[in-house]
Amino acid sequence: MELEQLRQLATVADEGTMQAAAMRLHLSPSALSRSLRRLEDELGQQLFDRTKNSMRLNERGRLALEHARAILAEERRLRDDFAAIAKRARTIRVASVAPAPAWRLSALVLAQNPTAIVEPDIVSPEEARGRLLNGTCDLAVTTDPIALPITRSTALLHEDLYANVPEGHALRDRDSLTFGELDGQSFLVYGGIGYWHEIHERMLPHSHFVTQPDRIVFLQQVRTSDLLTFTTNAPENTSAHESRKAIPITDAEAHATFWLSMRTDAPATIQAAFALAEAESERQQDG
Amino acid sequence: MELEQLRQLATVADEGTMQAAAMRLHLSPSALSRSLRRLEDELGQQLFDRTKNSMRLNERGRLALEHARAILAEERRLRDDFAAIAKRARTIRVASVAPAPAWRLSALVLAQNPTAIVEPDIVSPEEARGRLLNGTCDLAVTTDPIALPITRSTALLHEDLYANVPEGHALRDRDSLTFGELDGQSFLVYGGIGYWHEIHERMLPHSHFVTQPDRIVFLQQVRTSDLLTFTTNAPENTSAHESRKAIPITDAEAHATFWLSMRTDAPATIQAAFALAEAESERQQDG
DNA sequence: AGTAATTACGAGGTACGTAACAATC
DNA sequence: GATTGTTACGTACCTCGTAATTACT
Repeated sequence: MELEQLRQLATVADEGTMQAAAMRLHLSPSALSRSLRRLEDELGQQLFDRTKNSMRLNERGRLALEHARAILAEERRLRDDFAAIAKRARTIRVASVAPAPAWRLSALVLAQNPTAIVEPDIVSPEEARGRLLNGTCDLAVTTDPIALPITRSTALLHEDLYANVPEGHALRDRDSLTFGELDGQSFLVYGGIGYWHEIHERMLPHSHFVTQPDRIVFLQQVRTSDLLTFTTNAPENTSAHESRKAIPITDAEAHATFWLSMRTDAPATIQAAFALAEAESERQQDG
Repeated sequence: MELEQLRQLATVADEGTMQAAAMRLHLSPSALSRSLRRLEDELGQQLFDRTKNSMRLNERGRLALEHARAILAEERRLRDDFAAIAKRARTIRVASVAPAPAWRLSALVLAQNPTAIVEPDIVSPEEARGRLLNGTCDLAVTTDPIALPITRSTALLHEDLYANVPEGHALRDRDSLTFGELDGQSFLVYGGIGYWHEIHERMLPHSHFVTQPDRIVFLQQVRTSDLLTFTTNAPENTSAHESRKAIPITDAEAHATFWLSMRTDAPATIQAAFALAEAESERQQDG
């Protein structure tokens, strides 16, 4: 008895006719007919009532079908479990306080292994640290190294915040700005920026923020809106636009170094990803 | 994925080593090794931690094994169900008021189909009739025909009761006997005689009966005991013994005709068995 | 040395598709 | 006449066993 035969039984039961079942199974009717007959021979019982050009499940066929469905359902669970394991093995779960360093990490990993999946989650620093320690993420990105006996950290990305000023705006011809000068202005901001959101709230207490949670929609709005926005020097950040001018913000709070951290007992794939970031960081320092 | 591969997985898990498993599976180690590797390839995951000359299930292997066992258990249930169905199809359940007619029927059926199984049950006439009507038996044997629209009956066997007298017994030289003459004597009787038990009780109210429920033991006891016993002219009755003399009993109650009855809606195999008895009965009448 | 797992290679078996057939709607 | 299920036949593929290889105990 073979799983394929049970699948054929179930398919014939579903389709009602052998030709339709053969079609769905990518099989010739003759092959399907013989295969089902082999199953009947092995069980010692007819499973179908046949006329010369039709067939229908009989009592015993329905009993066999019941068992077959149970077996196939269990097989499906087995396959699903292993599909999930395979996906999990290719997935690097990243808890990051900001999106740009996750994008950077994703770029580094994908360049070396295009089948990998980087799954970022923008969270608070405490949450990032917590997830790394309790194993619900593989790598954490925070604004400070996580210095513990069971962790290692490396600098991943230096990000500088710019005010993104539209044409005709009063601040358009400035070469630099401070949060103090920007406070009170209205801003269009992308929602999933984590750490930077805290900075905005703290440094621009009198400003109003129009928040767009969808990155794609946000980028479209940047083109048409005449509100101030923010952008950064992160290479994956595409919010720059020719109609806008990016003016550096000079406050210390407008600059952040994001650190990548992993557990020293991480599996090889995670260690490899961390090593990529580490090597890149060293290359940056040398250059 | 094939059921055989899951069976191999389970066997390797049970045996611990591949060579032992291959032995049990009647397979060469090389074939088993390749087959399991194919399974691993299909699932995209190693199921075993291997060194060059050893292997052991790993975490994922144990998960797969769990599913495999569930699948194989369900397959076992499927096979068991169909084995039971196959056995049932070859089985003729007979509810008979006496053993000899069941033996006769069994002989008739087996002569024509050696794979058949006749499953006799000695019951009361009411029970035999009831079972035939409610479908818990296929054929009924009673001392009278069951004359209903949905039944047919045929004579199966005429049985005559004999007193089986040991050497040296006072009645040894008689040519015939009556129940009246036998009443008060002690008898060794076989337990599973159904109808005849009623006759004994009724016709020999003052006799004592030593009852042996096991047929084999009874036949051995007949040889050594000097108690009176009964025997009949049924051809399958082997309780005759050279040291004993079978003396016919002349009362009408010592003669019985057993009738075989079936339902007219019985399946073909049952109809065939009934027809055998019917043909035999007609042959007896002609001869 | 002995055992256990794995690869190379040739051979046998098995299930496939094509084609022809039979019978029903 | 179109559709459905079943056999006949030749072929391609696939898995097996034997034998050789490697490494561990």
